[in-house]
Amino acid sequence: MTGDGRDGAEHPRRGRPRSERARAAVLDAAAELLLDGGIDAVTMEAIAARAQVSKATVYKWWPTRAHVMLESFFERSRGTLAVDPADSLAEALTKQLLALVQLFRDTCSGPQLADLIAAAQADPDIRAALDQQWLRPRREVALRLLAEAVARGELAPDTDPATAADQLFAPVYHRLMLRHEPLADQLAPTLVRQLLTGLTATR
Amino acid sequence: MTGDGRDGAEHPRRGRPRSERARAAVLDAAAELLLDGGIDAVTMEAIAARAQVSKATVYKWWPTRAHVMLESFFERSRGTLAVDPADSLAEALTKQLLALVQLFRDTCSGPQLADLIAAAQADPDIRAALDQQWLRPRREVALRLLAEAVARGELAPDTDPATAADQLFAPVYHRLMLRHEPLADQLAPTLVRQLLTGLTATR
Amino acid sequence: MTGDGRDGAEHPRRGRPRSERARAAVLDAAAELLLDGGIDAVTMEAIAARAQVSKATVYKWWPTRAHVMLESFFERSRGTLAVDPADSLAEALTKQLLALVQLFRDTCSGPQLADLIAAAQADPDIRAALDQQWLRPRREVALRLLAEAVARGELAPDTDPATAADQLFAPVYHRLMLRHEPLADQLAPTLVRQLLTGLTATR
Amino acid sequence: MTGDGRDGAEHPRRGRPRSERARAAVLDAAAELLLDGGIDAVTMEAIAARAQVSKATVYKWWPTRAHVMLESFFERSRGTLAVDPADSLAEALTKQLLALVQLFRDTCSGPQLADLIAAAQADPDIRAALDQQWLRPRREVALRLLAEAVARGELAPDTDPATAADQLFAPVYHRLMLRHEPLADQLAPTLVRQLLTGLTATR
DNA sequence: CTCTAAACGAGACGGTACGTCTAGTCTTTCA
DNA sequence: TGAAAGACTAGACGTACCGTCTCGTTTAGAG
Repeated sequence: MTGDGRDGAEHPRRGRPRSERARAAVLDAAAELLLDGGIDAVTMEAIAARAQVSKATVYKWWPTRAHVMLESFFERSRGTLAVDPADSLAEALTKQLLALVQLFRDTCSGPQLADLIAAAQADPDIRAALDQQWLRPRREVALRLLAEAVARGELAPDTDPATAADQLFAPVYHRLMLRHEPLADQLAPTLVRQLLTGLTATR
Repeated sequence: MTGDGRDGAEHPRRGRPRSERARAAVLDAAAELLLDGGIDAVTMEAIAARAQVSKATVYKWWPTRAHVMLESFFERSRGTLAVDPADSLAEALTKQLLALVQLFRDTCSGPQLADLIAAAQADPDIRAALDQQWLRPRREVALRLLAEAVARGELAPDTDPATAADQLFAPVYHRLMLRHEPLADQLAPTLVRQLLTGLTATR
Repeated sequence: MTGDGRDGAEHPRRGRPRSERARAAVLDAAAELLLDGGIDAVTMEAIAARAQVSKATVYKWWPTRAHVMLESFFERSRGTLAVDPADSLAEALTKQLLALVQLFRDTCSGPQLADLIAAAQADPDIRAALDQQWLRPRREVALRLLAEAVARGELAPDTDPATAADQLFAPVYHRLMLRHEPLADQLAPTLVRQLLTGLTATR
Repeated sequence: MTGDGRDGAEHPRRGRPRSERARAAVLDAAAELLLDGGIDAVTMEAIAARAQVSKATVYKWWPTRAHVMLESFFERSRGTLAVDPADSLAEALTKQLLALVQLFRDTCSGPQLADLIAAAQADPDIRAALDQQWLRPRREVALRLLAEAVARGELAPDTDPATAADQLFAPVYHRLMLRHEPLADQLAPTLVRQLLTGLTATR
């Protein structure tokens, strides 16, 4: 679906093999165009021209420009999801959030992802790809951490992990898309503290 | 900015007055097209055709299709922001959130807003209009409620109202845009309870 | 069909009127491209570029490049078919043939017509247009001259005018298309003399 | 030039021999495509697909699609040019013309040749091949017959054989290309009679 | 009632990108 | 080494929508 199709090389395959050079050039071109001129500059025409690749080749492997951007995005953000088992729940969640904040704020993955979420509004394929390949893996790490904490009695038994995960992560996406508040490092610990402790004052 | 320009009718104005029929037809056409065929169906060409209006007339009053959609959106969602002073903090927040959940889930304003946030990624005008005319008024209601609760000692003094507001509202927008979880009524009280009480188990 | 559609201006017409500049520029561009680079250089793309006209405008008025060439050809070769009634049959036929030889040999109408006849092999529209607007009017002049000569006893009563006309004119077209022999002025009187007198030696 | 290159098999040749199956399949495919869908359907792509042959193979042996059609045409129309020495001039010419009329009217060689003459307008290679391998041999038979008749005093000494040949043969090609008159058997004797006798009435 | 000004509909215009097609070339493996 | 498979560059195809423009028409208030 994302055009890589680099399946396990079952047979040596007949015919001329796919050009790795073309593939990489297209993905790079898409990322560069996005940074240079915004989403509207990322046209199939411009991608092909910048990558020195024929339009037909682009269309052969990626059905729409959004699919190019999807693969370009995943290529660049194969970030680690690893959790240090020595960390406390708060530490583990804070690390995940901080990594996300910094990825969105400091790399081209931020605008790329914002544009992909935008494109997902009109294209179910993109929504599905984002969900399966980006969102779900990250949510599942958080959901597992929260469920384990509930199981060992650290969190209240009536905790709704799905909602809790959104209360931690959605604000980061929200600020990426709307920019009503900055994406500061401090956001990560604050999100964790406020949700775990609660806002209600203790006397 | 949104093209209505129905300013205070200083003079009765010379010349033919603006056609209210045309204005309404354009806004309706935009909304209908969005529901019928998604954001990609909302082209200036299609709006003009469906509204039985000349393209020049559309361009005269709205610079881009996003501005048409903006005005169409605001026309339909002049929801109340009123807070009943008799309500507790939790009640007031829950009511606001529930209204938002139901607006997003049950009316055409949901997809409209999702598409506007998408369009905002490429158009600063739209981002600004959304911020000023939609997001900010709603945030300020919530921020005032939270600040007052801190002031009267109901909430912890180290509460960050901006982050707290995002922890309440961002999940709703997140589910609107990504659809990884449903927008259920139950979401509203859960968001409020978990944030105010905190997740940490009390022995 | 040929895109002129300059009907008798029944009503003053609504909307922006068709640009005569664009029409002329397209027809000129087509003729120039043909002379510069042959038929293969006459692409819709190149016509639009050379005429400084949008491709959509070209397609709006002419369905294929052959139709552009048709109109371009007719625009340039509204030659006279007039016959001087004082001329003898041989003189009249010779004048018509000589004009054709010189048109084919000395103007851009020669290659244009050759390409149009070529295009007619694949496109019935072009064949019909050529037949009605070019070939038939010229044939009818010759057929009338021949029929009148038969009627007044100048030509043999078993004369087949259709075949005779082809024996006069087809050689000119044949040399235009195949170039196995040159298109010399001398060809015109020779064709007339040989057909009228016959080749058979008189003792 | 036409890609057959089946030279006299001097040595047994090294390597895998050329596939006769591929050669025949390509020529057949070209002829079939022409009849099915007209000249525009005869693309290298379609020829290769229909012949179950790789595009590279087609390009290896024929430089353009016109060359494929040329060879396909010659393959099917190796008609005899033999002249019966017992025939009179008129009989010999009529037989040649009648064979041509029937070939054009009743076999697929008619449209094939029309398309080749069309293609010759844009491609000098095709023009040259047509001239040398088709047109010239046939013209030379006619020119020899005419020259011999002049030599033995049967035809007028001022006869121009080249023009006379065109007055006999060009009408047949003209009707093939333009279709303004049908290709009837009767055309052959009429052409000969009118040219040899002349149209002028004898008292 | 006429004049004037603005908004209106229709629709042609120069552009840009779309997604498809064919031409040819090139690089593999198979026979 | 030829054939087959198929990826590649190059560029024209015809379409859609963009935003602008030029018309003639309509609808008011001003004179």
